[in-house]
Amino acid sequence: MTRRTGRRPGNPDTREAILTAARAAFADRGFDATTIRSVAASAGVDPALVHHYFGSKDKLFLAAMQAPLDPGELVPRILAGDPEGVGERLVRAFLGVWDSPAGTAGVALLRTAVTTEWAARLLREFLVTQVLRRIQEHLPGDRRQLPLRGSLAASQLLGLVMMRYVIRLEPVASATPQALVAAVGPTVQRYLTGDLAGVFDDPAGAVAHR
Amino acid sequence: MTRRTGRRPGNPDTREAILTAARAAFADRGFDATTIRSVAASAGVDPALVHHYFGSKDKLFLAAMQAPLDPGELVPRILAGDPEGVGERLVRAFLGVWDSPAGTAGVALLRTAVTTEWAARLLREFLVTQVLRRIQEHLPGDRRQLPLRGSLAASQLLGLVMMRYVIRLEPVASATPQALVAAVGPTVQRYLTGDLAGVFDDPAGAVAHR
DNA sequence: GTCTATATACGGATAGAC
DNA sequence: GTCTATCCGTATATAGAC
Repeated sequence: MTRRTGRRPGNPDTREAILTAARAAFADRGFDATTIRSVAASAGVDPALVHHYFGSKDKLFLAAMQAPLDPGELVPRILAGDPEGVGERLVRAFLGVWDSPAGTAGVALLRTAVTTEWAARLLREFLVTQVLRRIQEHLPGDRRQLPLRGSLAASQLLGLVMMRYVIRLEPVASATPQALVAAVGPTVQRYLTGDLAGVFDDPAGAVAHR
Repeated sequence: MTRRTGRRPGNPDTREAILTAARAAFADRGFDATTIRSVAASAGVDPALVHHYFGSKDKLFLAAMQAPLDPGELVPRILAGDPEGVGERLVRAFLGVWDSPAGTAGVALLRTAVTTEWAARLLREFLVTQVLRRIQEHLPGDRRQLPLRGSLAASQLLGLVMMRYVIRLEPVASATPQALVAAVGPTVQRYLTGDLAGVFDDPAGAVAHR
């Protein structure tokens, strides 16, 4: 934003246009099926310009993910306050996020992570360090249970995203946020703070071994 | 299996070897990233043979999905009996299926459906006509609620599969089936037969419009 | 800073020999 | 039935002119 000395990194508008087009394309078709040519065409620039700005397709992808994917203090704000309302607040905020530019980046990362290992690692690390860890810090209860509780909640939320934004199966794909909050909120609430009878009292330790 | 008159369709063993290799490859990397050359190499045959047997890459994919993906009367058997145990029985059977050849085909279809529209349609139709519809026929309660109830249950199960077999996020990825049944069973139970307060009593109809 | 031309590589599909 | 050789399209990436 602020002017700096040294070499101009090219027209900022052009750069931003490319990033937006790339984000949309990656979200739509995933990494592999997205061609730099199509991104360039969609942004109204020459394909060579994309290389000029970002160097490679991988770097373009990472740049497109960078800005929007930053939960920052959103998660803590959701978790603070009445512990009994965490589930519904989380689902509501979650649905809101997925309808923003961050959601576009999220779909892109998800679509890519399913087929590409380095993207899967990126998604895992994002979930663990940016989301689950923050949740863990703000929840009461046995510390040792939190990883499983967190990933159970994540599994439900991930399934919701898959149904609504990726596979698009009705009627979940078109349900109102209120209906989904009422339906899924209690599930997330139970996973995070509720009574999970029979899950943790396994003889050899339910979490280990498969 | 049984001998038939007419043209021999080639060595059955070779054909089956190709299908198995293809299923594994598609499950591992999805449709696009899987090359016919690699499938052939993995099956120990010439790439041209694959074309000879299956005609095209698409037809190879469909052939690899055909056999294993057939819920048949598995679903009805799960749903029959005590309605209060449906959730746990469903999750238990579900986890069992995903560790079989059918599971390999399932992962392949899922990985592909995320990026390729015709595969997404295939997955949707499979879920609706082969799974959800059968569930609908064997459940009590308001008929009009069943589509949403079914797709909510599907969202949780899909999320579980994503976590365990695709993204592989711990500790869900390595949790024991028992622990997952205890954790997720009640969720599915509630979606299918439980009290979903606030979900269906929406003024304009919670299912429509978004 | 922007675009043309091209190097390089890969994968699906086919023709045809054996 | 099986394999060799190859056509053809497409995509990333780079070199270099303007």
